[in-house]
Amino acid sequence: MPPPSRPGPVTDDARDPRERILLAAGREFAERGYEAATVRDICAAAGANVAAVNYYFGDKHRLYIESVKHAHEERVRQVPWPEWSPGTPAPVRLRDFVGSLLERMLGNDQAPWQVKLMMREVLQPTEACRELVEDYIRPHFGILLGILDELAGGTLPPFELRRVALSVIGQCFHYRAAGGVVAMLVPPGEIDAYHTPRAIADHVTRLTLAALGVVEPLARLPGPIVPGNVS
Amino acid sequence: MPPPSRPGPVTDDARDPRERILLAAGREFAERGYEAATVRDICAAAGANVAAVNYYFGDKHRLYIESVKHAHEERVRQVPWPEWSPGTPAPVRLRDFVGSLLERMLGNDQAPWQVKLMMREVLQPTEACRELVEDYIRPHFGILLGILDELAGGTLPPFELRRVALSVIGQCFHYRAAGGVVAMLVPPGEIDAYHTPRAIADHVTRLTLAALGVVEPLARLPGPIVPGNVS
DNA sequence: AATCGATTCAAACGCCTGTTTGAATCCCCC
DNA sequence: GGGGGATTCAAACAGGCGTTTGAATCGATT
Repeated sequence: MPPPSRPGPVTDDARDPRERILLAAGREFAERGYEAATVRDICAAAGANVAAVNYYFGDKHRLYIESVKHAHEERVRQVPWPEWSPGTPAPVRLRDFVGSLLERMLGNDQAPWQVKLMMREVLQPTEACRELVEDYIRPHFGILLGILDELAGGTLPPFELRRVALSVIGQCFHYRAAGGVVAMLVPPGEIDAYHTPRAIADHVTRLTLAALGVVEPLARLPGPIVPGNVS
Repeated sequence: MPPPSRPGPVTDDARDPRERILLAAGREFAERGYEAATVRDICAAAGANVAAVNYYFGDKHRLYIESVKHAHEERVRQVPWPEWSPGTPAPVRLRDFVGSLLERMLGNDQAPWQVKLMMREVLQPTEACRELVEDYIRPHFGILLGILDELAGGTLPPFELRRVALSVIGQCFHYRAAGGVVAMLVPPGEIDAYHTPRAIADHVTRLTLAALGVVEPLARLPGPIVPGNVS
């Protein structure tokens, strides 16, 4: 009579009710948010009875946690991180990293619901977030730090490396989180021409490499380069 | 009997019930989101009767729209944008702009609820968002474009200027929107030392100026600067 | 003091929410 | 082929939601 806590790796068949509910819940939570999504709608979309949620997951909140985990696992499977052969130059690895990050965030054509769901967690962390950070975000943050350290020739202190890494991620993140506003700000048509995932990846990579002095600056200026601070 | 549509500029006294509700609603919507915030809680916080919302604003949704507008107007009043005397150099203006943006987003010590509310609109645009963009974001986006154009000496095409501007904003935006994750990623204590609004402003400004070739790169590298592309 | 519209209030109205129930049904195993 | 746990189901539950109501109260005007 009591629900099974976790019946191990269930059949990958989508006809498994638990899996179907998990999928429908992810979509619904991603689109509407935790509060606005209703158990009834989720179950209707999954073709299951309302009681199924409480039977398989206990309550709505635990269903949410499970669906976040499920979504992030699935998304990693969909778009795996790049792997490089030993001799790959750091600039190429940076470009691959940024491209992969953007492709995962923006999708090939439109945003997958898994990303929307994870984005909600990042923007307003709940208890599902810390796990997400430790398992998923921190390792890849470390990879980025390694690339940047090599690009800087080991001349930057760790705290500044982290700031540069956050700058790189921030530029990508912005397009996903504030994409609606970006679309309002730039002229119509420019998005498809100059703000595609590929184009943004090239831009972010080039800007970062230029800032580090690996490639020449974006602008060729008449005046001399000043060495000191601004103020 | 029917509620007054908008009784003009009401008394600035906070004892005005309409103003009190608007304030309490902003706080509640910012903290919990539209769905989770309840009319009852808002009215309790405002010291008003539940019926007051419908009396003054018609329904919950229109109260939300009004509270978003109200919040953004108040926030602009709190932290006005910098104004520069005619001769101010572009690098200084960039630093001021970024600093002002970050201060407005992150607050002096903690995030004001007005920003949280506007952030919700940006992340998941509703009808209140377009107005926000046109009245508030686009003009300042234009100012940033002007600064960057001057820094680049007019050598960058408009679409690339916009991308650089979005990179600048993205780096700042990231700290507000994903601040919770940033705090988990960097070692404890580093936030207070190297990720304060001032420190981030310096970092973003320096990185941008370096990328444009206005100041020297962040890292002094042994190897030569390659001119070409990465791929 | 009487009047009348504007405002406030307690109470109630439907409706929808997450959750529970207990019986019906399925499906595997002995 | 029947026993029995696992699963499904329709129905109902209690509680909270946004909103409405109609009377009470206020406050300025005549």
